[in-house]
Amino acid sequence: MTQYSPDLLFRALADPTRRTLFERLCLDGEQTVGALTAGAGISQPAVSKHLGVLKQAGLVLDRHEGRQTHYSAQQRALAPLVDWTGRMNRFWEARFDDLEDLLKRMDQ
Amino acid sequence: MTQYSPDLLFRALADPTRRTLFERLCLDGEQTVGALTAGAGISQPAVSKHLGVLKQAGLVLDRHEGRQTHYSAQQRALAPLVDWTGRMNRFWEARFDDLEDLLKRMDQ
DNA sequence: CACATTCATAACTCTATGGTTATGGGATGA
DNA sequence: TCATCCCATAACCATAGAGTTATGAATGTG
Repeated sequence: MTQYSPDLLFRALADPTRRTLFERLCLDGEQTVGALTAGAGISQPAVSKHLGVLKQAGLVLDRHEGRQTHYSAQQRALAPLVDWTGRMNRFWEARFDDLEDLLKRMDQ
Repeated sequence: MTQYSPDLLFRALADPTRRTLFERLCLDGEQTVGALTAGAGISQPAVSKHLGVLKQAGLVLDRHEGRQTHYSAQQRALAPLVDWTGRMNRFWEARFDDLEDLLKRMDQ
């Protein structure tokens, strides 16, 4: 059962290794665990665990084909993160707008 | 010396307590450590440490006034985070465009 | 069937970190 | 001056988590 909270997303993406894995999947598309392990600089079980965390956060999908597992990025999962940053900036804009309004009213 | 890497940002925002502090500063504006401690559910030193991490990531600014320190959100610091998510989505769009091109060419 | 390959899980270690209490330093007020 | 207040730092503890090796389950291959 995958959740899609900002908390899980931030925590999943906080680790640089995991972020790199996710980036590779975004840039180069679907890949097997073996391919991801090559060049990751860590053991295969470590990669599997990271992929598990990413999957739990909804950031990747896995597809089983024979004895290998293909992982792919689920970029839509970034939506809550974009929303969150948007909310934080909206308030900045809102306060900026308020300031503008204030200045306009003072100008009259 | 504050840095503005995505890594520091993700790590700083991965902790829910820190994220809540940052949100409060975004929503309610500048506040003292005492005000932030009230309602945080943790001790004052813990809040100070969190604020230190946020400051290190460039997410907040501090202003000393008498014996109290006022913290405020620096929303601009979220830019690298927005860029990063944008890059991840751009590649999705790019591949989507490629697919569209392919379909158009197949249609001819 | 026997063996190899691919991945996931288990069990464990070690470090990073989020929390605490104790303390100190600078500013304020009596 | 002396006591108080606000905050930061130090020292410490406990847990989370990122890595490891060992192993097993499932699949492919001789």
